[in-house]
Amino acid sequence: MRVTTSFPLGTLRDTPSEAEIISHQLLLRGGFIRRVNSGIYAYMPIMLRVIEKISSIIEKELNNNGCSKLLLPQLHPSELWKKSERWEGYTAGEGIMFNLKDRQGKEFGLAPTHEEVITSIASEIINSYKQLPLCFYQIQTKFRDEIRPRFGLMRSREFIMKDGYSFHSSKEDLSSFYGKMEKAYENIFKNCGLDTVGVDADSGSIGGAASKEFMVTADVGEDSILFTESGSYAANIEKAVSLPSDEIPLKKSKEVLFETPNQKSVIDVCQKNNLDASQIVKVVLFVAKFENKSEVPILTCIRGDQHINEVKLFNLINKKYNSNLIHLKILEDNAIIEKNLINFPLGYIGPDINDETIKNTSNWDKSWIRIADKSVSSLSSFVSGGNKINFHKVFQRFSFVEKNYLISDIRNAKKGDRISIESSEELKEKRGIEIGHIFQLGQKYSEKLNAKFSDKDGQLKSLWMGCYGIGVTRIAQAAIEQNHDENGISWPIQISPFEVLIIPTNLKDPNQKKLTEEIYKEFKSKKIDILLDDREDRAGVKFKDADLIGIPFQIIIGRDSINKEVEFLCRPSKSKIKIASKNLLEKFISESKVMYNKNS
RNA sequence: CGGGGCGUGGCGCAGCUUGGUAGCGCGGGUGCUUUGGGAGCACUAGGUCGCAGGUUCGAAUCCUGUCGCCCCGACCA
Repeated sequence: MRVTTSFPLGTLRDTPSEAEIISHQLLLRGGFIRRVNSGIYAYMPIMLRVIEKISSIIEKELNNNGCSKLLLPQLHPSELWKKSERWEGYTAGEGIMFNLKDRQGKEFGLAPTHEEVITSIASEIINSYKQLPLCFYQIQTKFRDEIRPRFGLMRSREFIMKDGYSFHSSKEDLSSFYGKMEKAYENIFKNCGLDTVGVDADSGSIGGAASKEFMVTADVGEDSILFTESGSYAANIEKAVSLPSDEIPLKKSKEVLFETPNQKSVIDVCQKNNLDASQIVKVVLFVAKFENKSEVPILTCIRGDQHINEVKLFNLINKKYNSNLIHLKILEDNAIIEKNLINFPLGYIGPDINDETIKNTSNWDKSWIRIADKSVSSLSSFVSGGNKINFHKVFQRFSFVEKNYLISDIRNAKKGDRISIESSEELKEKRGIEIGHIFQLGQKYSEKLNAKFSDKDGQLKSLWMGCYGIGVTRIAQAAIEQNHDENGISWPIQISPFEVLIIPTNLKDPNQKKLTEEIYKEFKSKKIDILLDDREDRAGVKFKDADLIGIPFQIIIGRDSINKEVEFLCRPSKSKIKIASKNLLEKFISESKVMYNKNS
């Protein structure tokens, strides 16, 4: 490809002000993407080449694992999503799905994911266990109406994703296939030249049993990962389980109310009364909204030095109820409190608050759902709210079980926690960018969409399913986050838009021009991915652009071309050698081979 | 959803407080010079200052509304 005739670069000298993180800035400055709207980007030719390289790495690995590529529609009829009971949650509830009506008034959604469509199709073509297992995948644009799109392609409203769905005749077969996919994912990310870690993850609204996320570690990552140094444990904070630190025993023996004027927070109460946060039971209130429109008040208790994990809480409540939980919101709005509750001193609530606090006129359920974190159930005495404004209370031998509390793990694990009673290993924390996620869905979707097959015993059974996603455009940006320097991007060669860039420093010199053409032709004839910067610009301009767009090898053609000599530069190591042009191709082949092998 | 900020040529910004009809750097075009790390000189094109009202003789500037975008928060009784 030639820059002047077929491959315009479109680099920017100044960083557009909208970009905050380095990978986003470099994507814009390098002319890889152009913003069309909030969270909506055009992928320019140079970006598309990166996307295509990542895609083909994925395809190769998945095809080797017996998966078949197809392409599904992006416009989904609402009925399909109503069958899986996700329509309400994805539109009115979370609102993540763009939805629209056609001229007949029929409702559609723009697909954020494809479980419904693929399951309904699979059920039509799969009749017998003899056809299983099967795995279909596609690489396609997904749509998600994110609350706050940000960081360029990291969280955009339109993005390219590889999504795959597997079908099995048994739980065991699903589980073994899932293991194979885990391995395939590790290969894919390694083949993209990325450092990733696999972590246990929450399966979220997709649902299902086991789930694992693949993370590129980076300070700008939106997820927190907790792990042990030895690698024995790694999990997303949403999912991570640990032992909280030991509490400091409370030395008070009388059950008394005491005054705590204007001390609404744990910190205030501790500071003014010489208490430790672990001696306090914090009461946090939520309102749960269900798909059947019912609203239920939730009362949760947790040790004062710990934090509620809303994902765990959400999943727990969801499991307990027949109707789907759509939304869980912290109760802090005074208008809502006044409308639904009576005599309710927010900030001074104790675990013994009774159900009479819920007004008869409220449309809420008339009793609190009480959930206590394991961290409080063992406390023999503690301080909590006195159910009276400006008062807290010392509790003695309070029984959460007797008060109808469900005791469960609803706590955020945090760094420094021990992972188990047997182990002294402590959790460390890092930020991560999620680039892949695999799930064992089980029969959740096949049951709802009536996707059955005949098993060996002649019985109709629901298909077992797995689902596997990779953020293709996100990989591209995460790769930059992991591979850049002060001059620009330094692509891993596997996903670089080109393998090598030729930079003639002065095309008016006939010697240079001739040599440039010779080398370009030679490389092209060997099917090497090569870009020729044939602009009649000054050398400095081309050097700057070359470093910015990050192609791993540069061939610099300059004054020495009279002696048939050029310079060969390696972008990541910045090493530069002078070499006779007749040896150049051989040198490139051996050096690029080293680079491919090093990265994968 | 809450809070903050910003909309002025392709990009980065100034001008707004104190109204007088738009400017700087980069980029684009042409010419000459230059030619190994974002060149110099000269000439040149390009903006109804987000949009809609209002105040005024006069609005980028003041007022009202509206739209859009960016950033932060979602740590908590």
